[in-house]
Amino acid sequence: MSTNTITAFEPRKTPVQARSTVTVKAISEATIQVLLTHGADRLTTTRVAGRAGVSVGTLYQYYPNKRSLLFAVFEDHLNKVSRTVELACEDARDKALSEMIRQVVEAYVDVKMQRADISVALYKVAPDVGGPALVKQTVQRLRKAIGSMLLTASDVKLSPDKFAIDLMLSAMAGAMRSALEAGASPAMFRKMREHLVLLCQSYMAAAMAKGA
Amino acid sequence: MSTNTITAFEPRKTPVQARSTVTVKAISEATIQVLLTHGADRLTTTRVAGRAGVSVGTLYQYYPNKRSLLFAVFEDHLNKVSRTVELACEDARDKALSEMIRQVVEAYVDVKMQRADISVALYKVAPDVGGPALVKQTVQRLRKAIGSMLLTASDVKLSPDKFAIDLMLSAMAGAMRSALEAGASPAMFRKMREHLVLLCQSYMAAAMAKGA
DNA sequence: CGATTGGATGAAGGATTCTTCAGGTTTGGA
DNA sequence: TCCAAACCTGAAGAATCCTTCATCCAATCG
Repeated sequence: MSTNTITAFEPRKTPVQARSTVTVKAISEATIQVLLTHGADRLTTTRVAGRAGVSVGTLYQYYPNKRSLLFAVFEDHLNKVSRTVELACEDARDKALSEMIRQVVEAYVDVKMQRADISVALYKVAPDVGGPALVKQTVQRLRKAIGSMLLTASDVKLSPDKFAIDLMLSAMAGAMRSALEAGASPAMFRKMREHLVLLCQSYMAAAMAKGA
Repeated sequence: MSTNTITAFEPRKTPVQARSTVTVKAISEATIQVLLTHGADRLTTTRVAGRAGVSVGTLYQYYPNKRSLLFAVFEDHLNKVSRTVELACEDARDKALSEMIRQVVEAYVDVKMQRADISVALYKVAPDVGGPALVKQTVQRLRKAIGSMLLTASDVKLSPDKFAIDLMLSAMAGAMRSALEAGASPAMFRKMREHLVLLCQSYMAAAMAKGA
């Protein structure tokens, strides 16, 4: 089960005093720093602890193992992405289909770009950190938000296909990943964004037409 | 450079006698076997050698390091994919745009499915094995094949946009990856295939119209 | 039939890193 | 003030693997 995959990374202890709250946050941020400056292979528990200004022992008091460090970072990142897209969905309610798609796609592209460095770093470690399980959760969340948004479309009245939404999401993610990993330039990204909107719009239109 | 990334994995010695040719092939196949049965983390050089029926020393005579084992497998896989898609492109020359896209997409989906197990296993190790570099090569190769095919389209006469082709490829790859990692059922894949054709067709049509 | 090159062996070296835990320090409430 | 709980420390244990190299076997050639 995906739940199992995830519980293995859950925190060991929850901070009680203010002191440890600070510590935990420091560790979490140190993880990102080390990930970005040293890369995934040179990410050791000792190094993270050092950067956080605590000892390894302390780290292990809150994180059960090394992978849980990355897992936490991954989780945060995906949450941020989810929240952003969900907001876009809220905002696009009752608009026309193509406008909805535009907002969602642009929101997604923009969040990923904002944290392009983290995104790229996470692509590398995802497989070792229960990435697929987390991604699955995220997709469910987004599917729900998008599906519910689509129901309010002003121009089309069709039950949106779960399958189509998933396909759109994975296609979008794939395209972004490719661009991010290639280190595309800002200009490139602007073009990407436009084209991705086009891609999703034309597909969704076609998919909904087909479903009818 | 990506070339550098790749040269670090190049073979150490090339087989001369028939004996060693057999050995190298055995090692390469053992790598796949171990990868599929034990998983990437439990893939050790000793284990691969054992499964191949040779000693570790022999393995290191032909492969400079552990990662080069996976690299070789990855390279083979991508070559197979490339060849298959290239053939589809040849076959689709002079046809209508939508038919071209159909053939390419279906060819891609089908090869990946044929080796679904290997595909999934490789997703996991790709980052540690110079995956991005290899993928970049593959994309170039496919972009060329597809671009040249599009020039012969019977219904549209437009210079195909490099950018659009890349986007289509990465979207396609993303969708496939997602489905493969989720362990989708055969029925699911048939639907995927259909929809992916639709997605690519509608996007390419839109992109080419826009370019004009 | 030597000699030379190719091929194979596998114990041992070497390097890393994760993770624990026994013991010291700080905090906050009674 | 005093104590129990919360926190922190970091040396050392323990487990893995990768990779080498000195040495021996097999094949090919003149």
